[in-house]
Amino acid sequence: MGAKRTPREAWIEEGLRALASGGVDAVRVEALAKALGVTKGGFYGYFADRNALLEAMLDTWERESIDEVLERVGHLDGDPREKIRLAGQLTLSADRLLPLDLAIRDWARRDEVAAARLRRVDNERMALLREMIGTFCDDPDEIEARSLLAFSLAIGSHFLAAEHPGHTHAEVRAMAGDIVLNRPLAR
Amino acid sequence: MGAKRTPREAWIEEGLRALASGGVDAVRVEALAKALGVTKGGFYGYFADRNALLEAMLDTWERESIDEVLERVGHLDGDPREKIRLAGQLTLSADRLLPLDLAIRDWARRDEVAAARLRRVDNERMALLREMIGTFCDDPDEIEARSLLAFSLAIGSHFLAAEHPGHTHAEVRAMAGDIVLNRPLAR
DNA sequence: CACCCTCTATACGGCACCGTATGGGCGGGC
DNA sequence: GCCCGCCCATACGGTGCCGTATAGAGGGTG
Repeated sequence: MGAKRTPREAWIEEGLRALASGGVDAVRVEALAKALGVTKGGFYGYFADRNALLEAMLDTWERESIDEVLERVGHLDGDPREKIRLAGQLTLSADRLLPLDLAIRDWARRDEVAAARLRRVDNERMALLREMIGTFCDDPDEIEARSLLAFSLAIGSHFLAAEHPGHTHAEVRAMAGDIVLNRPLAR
Repeated sequence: MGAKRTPREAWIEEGLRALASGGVDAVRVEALAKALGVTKGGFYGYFADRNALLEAMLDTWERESIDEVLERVGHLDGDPREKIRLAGQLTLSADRLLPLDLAIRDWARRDEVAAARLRRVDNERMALLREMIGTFCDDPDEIEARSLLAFSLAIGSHFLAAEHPGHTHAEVRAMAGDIVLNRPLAR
């Protein structure tokens, strides 16, 4: 077997890069080839068509998003809130995964295949949030609501353009996270 | 002046429809023409190019999003929380404006022109949220954090795919909204 | 070293779209 | 009823992309 000059993984990598920076419509075979410094000649040896690449990209993203993060977080024995923050940072602060995540969310709004993958990943993350929040909160409904709030904050704040006079966006985000994850409600 | 068969507004309307359902990349002159039942012949009489249409679409959206909603909400004298809910429903539950809003948010991630418009609109909405929340909350930092939480929940929950065993998404959203807008924190 | 197998370059037909040019058609003003 | 101006259909060149076909280059393998 000859050495693979531009292995299958390179196409997926480059595809994910294009997806992250330009959305799913920016994932174009010829554009990826140019970015890789080759032509599309070898592409169709790995993938039946552009759609096959998109599915392979979803496969890779799902594996990276779920397995690696859960694996790294699961083996820790720290403060649950710290684990949540770590998980959030791994999935959403990583320069690589965050833009990818946001792009896939928009993609999923119009594509049922992408939506199904996102559903699996989000369910995993939501389960993690429930578990963590459940360690310091008893009411199941409140756990669910707080989990949704934490998740919405993590994702939604990247889709907002509003400014905060006197604060940075990160500061306000931190305060909001503090309310959701640390502050009990008055009864 | 001859009767306008396909007035400028019709192109903008159709453009916004395409944007809402397919993202900014789906706004294509020839596709809009087909949707309108004409050819693109008359388009370039109204707009210099596709970019001019996109800017006009942003103009229309900004006016509709800010003016109409604020006008309708501003003249009410009800419970502040009710006003927030009404404003949210007008902007985000409307079948017309919600998909448009989400599509523009994704667009703004990659286009500075769209981002500037979104910033203006979001700042208006954020100001509304601050004002409303300020009527039952004193700490300025908490007002800011709660406003961000409410906004993130309104937007972010539409980008999440997670499921809630035993509850509908709307139910959990309502519970989360209740926490942000109604429940004081323990001190 | 020669063979083979894999990846790559090149070329092709097809399609969708952009922006421009041009002529016809249809309604309103007189 | 005639003219005029706006709107639209049609056609064109150019570009970017898809998917296919074919042949060449280059490294592993015997």
